[in-house]
Amino acid sequence: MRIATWNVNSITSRLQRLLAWLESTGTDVLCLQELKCAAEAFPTEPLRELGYEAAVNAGGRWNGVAILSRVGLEDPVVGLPGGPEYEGVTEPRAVGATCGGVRLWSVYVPNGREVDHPHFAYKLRWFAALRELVVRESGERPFAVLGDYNVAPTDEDVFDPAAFEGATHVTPAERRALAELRDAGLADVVPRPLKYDRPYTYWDYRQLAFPKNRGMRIDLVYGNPAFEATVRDAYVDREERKGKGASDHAPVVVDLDLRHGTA
DNA sequence: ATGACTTTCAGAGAAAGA
Repeated sequence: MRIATWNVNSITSRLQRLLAWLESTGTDVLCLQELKCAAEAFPTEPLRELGYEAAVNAGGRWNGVAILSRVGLEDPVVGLPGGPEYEGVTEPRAVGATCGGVRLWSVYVPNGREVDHPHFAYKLRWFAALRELVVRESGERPFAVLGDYNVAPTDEDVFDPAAFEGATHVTPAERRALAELRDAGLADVVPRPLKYDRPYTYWDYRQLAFPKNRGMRIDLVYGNPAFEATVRDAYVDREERKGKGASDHAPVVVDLDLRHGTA
């Protein structure tokens, strides 16, 4: 079974690329982030024509997540249980479902903006609620949280640590939040980069960041031991970052062999 | 060969992204 996570930066702008990518890669389950569409604008029909069901958490101009599946989609949960509000609003940043026997969550962790901004404290509260979810839901069956974590786990995961001094995405507090997910039993499934030495997943649109490979690894796959045991390969599909009309994030693809896992 | 921000809502340009 092939699963993936991709921040598409607007599903309506990316729809033709998305449909083509699903067909060319044969992906069975795709976790999406940054839909940037109203719930009623989600492209349910074209996806259904390709054979995908969808669990969607969308709410307008910003954020928005979904799980697409052509191997079944059961027990959907819309929203992060116990998740915090920002300025009185519960934003659409999480959706869960069981697909092909694997319990999955698609998450879009708050950006944080600046370390002294209220959005940063919100980001840490959001991670705390995510950890609680992991403690409750991760058991014996394969379980994974995929998405845009907006944190680079180590200095190796950014093109130049000096460029991020004082910035979000690299602070000890954010990295501690990832460590707490690992303490809760999840492991970072690090993908192959396909080119260059590091598996970046995001490159800024500006200043030739992609051709210069000035990237970050912030789209992550965190899985429990039963999930890890099924992983046969993982890579960043950087080809999808190329050309006109690309998202600023590339998909992270994970191939699972559910017959040979320990689950 | 990859390409110089992009997207949304709104109807200009701010906000958000990271």
